[in-house]
Amino acid sequence: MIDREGPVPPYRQIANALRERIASGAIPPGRRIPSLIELEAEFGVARDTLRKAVRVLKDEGLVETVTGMGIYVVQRESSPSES
Amino acid sequence: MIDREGPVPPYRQIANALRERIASGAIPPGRRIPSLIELEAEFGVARDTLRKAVRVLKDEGLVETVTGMGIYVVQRESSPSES
DNA sequence: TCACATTTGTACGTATGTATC
DNA sequence: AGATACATACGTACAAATGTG
Repeated sequence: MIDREGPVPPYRQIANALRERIASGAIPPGRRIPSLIELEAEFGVARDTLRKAVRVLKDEGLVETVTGMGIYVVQRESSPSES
Repeated sequence: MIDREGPVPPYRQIANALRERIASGAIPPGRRIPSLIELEAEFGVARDTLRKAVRVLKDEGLVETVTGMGIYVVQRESSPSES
């Protein structure tokens, strides 16, 4: 799933993959993204790498992280707790 | 130098300290910031922590990192190599 | 061309703290 | 009290880019 030969670092590949899932509606707004532990198992990378990927999406405003809860796909201007 | 008791995490304290040096002119535009290794010795924190601090300043557009060179205080719209 | 040192970039593993359920 | 989950921090390792000799 992760191409470790190419020039694109894993954390960006994962960010792209997750962004695609969000854009395609596979993970709809307000829904939670798989936890870092689940993503760790899925992509076979360290949590720090996943956190970097999440950080990218966070900077893009696509997701919001809620401590103790998870990572949520943003709706528009509402927080995940409102759903 | 770093207060590990208070609520402000070290990487933010360092970001604040570096931002202050830039704002005060202690490190003028176009100049290089001490390398991560030097900062590591100065602040007594891990490089990962320093990276987070630098990341904050980078997001604020205050500095630019150049692989193999260093971290530079941005001028306005010019690159460090033009100095 | 080549080797080397320096510096940032990326990645992994681990541990602790904090918040939520 | 316990499980889950993100935030922060440390240590380590290797890769990539740059400059020098």
